Amino acid sequence: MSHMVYTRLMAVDRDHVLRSAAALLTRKSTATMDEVAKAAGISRATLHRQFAGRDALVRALEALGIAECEAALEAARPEEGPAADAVRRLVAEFEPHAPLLAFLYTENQLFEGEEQNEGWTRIDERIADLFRRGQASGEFRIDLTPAWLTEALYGLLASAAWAVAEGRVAPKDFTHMTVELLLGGARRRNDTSPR
Amino acid sequence: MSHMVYTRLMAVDRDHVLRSAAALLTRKSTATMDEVAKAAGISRATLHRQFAGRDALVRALEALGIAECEAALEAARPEEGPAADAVRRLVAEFEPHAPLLAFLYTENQLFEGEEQNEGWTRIDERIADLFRRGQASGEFRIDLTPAWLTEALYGLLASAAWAVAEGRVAPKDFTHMTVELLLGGARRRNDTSPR
DNA sequence: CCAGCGTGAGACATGAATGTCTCACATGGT
DNA sequence: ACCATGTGAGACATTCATGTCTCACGCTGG
Repeated sequence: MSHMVYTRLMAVDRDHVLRSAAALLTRKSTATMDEVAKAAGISRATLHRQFAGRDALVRALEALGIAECEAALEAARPEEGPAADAVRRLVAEFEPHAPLLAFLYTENQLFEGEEQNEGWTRIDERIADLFRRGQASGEFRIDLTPAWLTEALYGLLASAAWAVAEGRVAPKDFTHMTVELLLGGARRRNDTSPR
Repeated sequence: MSHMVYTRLMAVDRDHVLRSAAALLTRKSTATMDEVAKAAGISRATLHRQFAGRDALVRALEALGIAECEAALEAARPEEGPAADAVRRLVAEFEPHAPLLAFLYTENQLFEGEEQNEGWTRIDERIADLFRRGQASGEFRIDLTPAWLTEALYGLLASAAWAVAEGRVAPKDFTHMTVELLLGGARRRNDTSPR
């Protein structure tokens, strides 16, 4: 059956193309279809066969980002244990996908008129729920809204991804810097809470 | 002397155009020169007379952003008093310029090959110095590098600007949300430090 | 061995944004 | 009233990314 083989090969290629595109577009968000193709090691024609156009490519990247975020959320088990630990797990799970998220985060500003993909709304909601849970349990302060904490999480992930990309932060410090600032802030703590 | 009048008028118009462009490009970073012109209430021809091209416009916006940041730094007196208070003043001074900064922050990712304007380096350094001072005085924790705290400040300002623009955060909460997260983090504090 | 299929390379048309230019109009100063 | 200057409107050529198409090559399976 050549059909099975066809499908499987296409899936592999498609994934590889998407990841190359994500890596490139994160660095240069205005990259040409031709550049994207070259970055993926294929011709513009083939790229265009798999993704009808630039728009379709970005949509596919968005879908990939949503899927990865949902997988990360699944793996982080945000409902389990202390909320602070859940946030740590979440950031750790998000870290590998931070460059793609950084790209999508800024690209989304560009979807102006249209309503954003409902996938993001679900993800936002789950993250906000985590912060809400932490507030309800008394772990987190209540003067910062869950929506803002969610937004700040995205912003810090993007900032960290760029800072790492430009060599201003060591890659190994990514998770620590992000999660500690998000949870603890810059001020020195007087208490001796663990970790 | 018509020459004096000419110069003064141009300066006023130029400033107005820049601010309109900043407002528009913050929302839609791919806006056309024609859209920019319409947003400023002038024709494309006049816009093109004041700024040689799109590139020159962005450069001018960058210069404006740098000037405003330096003015904000000046007004915030980052070397005076407790570092935490200085950070509060700094964020408060930055707030009005946050949309423009958000635009430039993402646009800078796009200056790929070229070295960034030295103005930013100076500003970065002054902000990093503030965090360094806070660490030296024992106010701030030392496991987060000044470079990262500076980067995070930009990221949070941009996130807050977008969150406000999309109605996810109330405008009046901008400063509080940003500065509190940056300084104090999400975790509830056990100590009773002021404010 | 050959038939089918995906691919790369390139030609080509299209559309959009840009940069340049001209001309008519209004305003402001002399 | 006259002249100069800045402006708006629009025509125009140019550039560039895009989308579409064709064709030859190489592989793989029958």
